[in-house]
Amino acid sequence: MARLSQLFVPTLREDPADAEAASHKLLVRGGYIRQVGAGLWSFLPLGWRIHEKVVAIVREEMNAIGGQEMFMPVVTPAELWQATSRYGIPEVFKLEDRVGRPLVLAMTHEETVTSHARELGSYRDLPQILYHFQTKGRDEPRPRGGLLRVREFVMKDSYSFDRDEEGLEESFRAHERAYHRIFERSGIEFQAVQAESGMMGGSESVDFLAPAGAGENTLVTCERGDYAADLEIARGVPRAPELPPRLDAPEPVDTPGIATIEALAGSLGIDEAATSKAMPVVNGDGEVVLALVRGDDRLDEAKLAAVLGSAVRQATDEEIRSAFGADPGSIGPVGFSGEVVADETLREGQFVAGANETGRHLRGVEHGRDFEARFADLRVPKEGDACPRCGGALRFQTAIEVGHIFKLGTRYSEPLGARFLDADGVERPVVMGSYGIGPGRVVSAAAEQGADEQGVAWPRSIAPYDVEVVPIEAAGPDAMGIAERLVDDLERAGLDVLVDDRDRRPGEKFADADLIGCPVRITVGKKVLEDGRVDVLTRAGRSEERVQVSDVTNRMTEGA
RNA sequence: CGGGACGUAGCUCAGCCUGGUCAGAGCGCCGCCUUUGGGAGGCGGAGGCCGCGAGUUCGAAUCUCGCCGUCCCGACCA
Repeated sequence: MARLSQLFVPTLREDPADAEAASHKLLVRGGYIRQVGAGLWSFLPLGWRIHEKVVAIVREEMNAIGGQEMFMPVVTPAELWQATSRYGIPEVFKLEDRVGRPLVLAMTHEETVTSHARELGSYRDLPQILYHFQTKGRDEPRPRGGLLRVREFVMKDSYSFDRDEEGLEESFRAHERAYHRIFERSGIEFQAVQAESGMMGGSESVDFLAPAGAGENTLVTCERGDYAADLEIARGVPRAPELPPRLDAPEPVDTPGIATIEALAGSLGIDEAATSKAMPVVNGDGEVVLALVRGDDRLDEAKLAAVLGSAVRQATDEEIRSAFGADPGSIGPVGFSGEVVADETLREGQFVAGANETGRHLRGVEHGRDFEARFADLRVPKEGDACPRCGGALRFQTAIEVGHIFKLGTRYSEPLGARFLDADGVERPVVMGSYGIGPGRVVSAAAEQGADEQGVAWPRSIAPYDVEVVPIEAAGPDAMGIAERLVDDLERAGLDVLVDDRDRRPGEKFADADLIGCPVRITVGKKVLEDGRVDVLTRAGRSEERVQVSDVTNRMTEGA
């Protein structure tokens, strides 16, 4: 039993000034976490209890699929990171020891674990699943939202080692199933989606996204439930444009001073979707490339970069004038000598485009007749798009990435020389997967999803305590005796009990109980002396009922 | 890295524009009293390098410059 009078739970009456996200505000107000620096947070005792409850769930499920827990250091020799060409990643924290030897603070542990995997010399040693809970350091350019994006955090990272792709597939699916169980048990709403592999490399990855009021990802789902993806790779079917009558040849139209699609469509009295938007960029070779998307769409620069095979930057006004001979608001594909990459939406139909003459546009521009282009998916899906599978409406939700699993293949085993001898005597690189969960992200997702005006209603499985008992001392010693016996009873039933034994007024205790957010609050006041009942409040939904003291423990345990 | 905002007591903020009884409030904290089912009230008290450093001035929380820090948007991102 924990006595609130003896715990370090510094609750705050007001929202912290620098917090925006609900989870950020409430986690600070509730005395769960405190900031140390940008993206650097301490978990206070209450917050750490929640964190460790998540950790316990993760550990159980990892062990259940044969994972072996181990522990690898944060400080890592730079050579390992140089070997895999990840030393140059800007987010890597770098440091030197006293003799100037370069080191990194690991942001993940592929390099280290793969170096150990060199001892897996035979196919007989495979498969293996190794994991640990360890601090990751990431020098993020912009930490934000409390625990949402931080520069140091604990991660459960596991690594699978298999003989071949089939083995990897099995390890990958085992993790996928384990992750589903973990997030279900943690009591958060989530969705598994196909995702980008980003800097991890590898062939396939699945993201676990928890919809929330704040987050870094956007979850795109079909209202009919047959499609879910991260916005980064999502595809939507845009509405059909209202095209004006077809023209036999492009027709110039004066558009002085018009530089935006909105103004263009407005002045011509046409649908924005019947215009094209020209986005000149400069590719890795320094050439100006024209990216074209429909007027009502946004260009996804990552998709464009993938198509072009190099990073791109926006062209400067000078570059635009010299390449197109016109100001940025009036450029288009017709007559442009460089490469044109156009979104699929522009393949059919006629659109308005810049005339490459300042203050002038062309109506009726048509691919094939008036210009040539390479077509690709370049647009950012948006509200109003239809599901690519069934045509249903797509939903867009802000979400927190709570887990991510990757098929790595031999991305790390090759450069680090983790090879084994197969049954046929041939040496092969170990086939790997890596799988991460940020318990702190699970905490913030649960906080976002359980937040209300008063605090956070935690899921029972990760709540800091199962039940908080609030004795109202003014009710007198007899009532307090009943409260004490009730607490003993609850404890004997195996429940984690928090008692607010502070010498405070009831209102303050209630407010803090809401903030602390135990799933159940039991108030023992003078009314218990009249009818032997206490008030049992279910934090989520705030339903309160009067229950016989003798029934409380049964009530608490039967649902668990 | 680009744009914006902010930095004064433990927390939330006022004061700055217009330099001079300007070191302030509320909450929190300590003591006493009173009160006790939704953050009560009274009296007394402790608590500040006004982010740091230069400069201007007789005089700087206030004006100028530089630096540092934090947050938000964007870029970026296992």
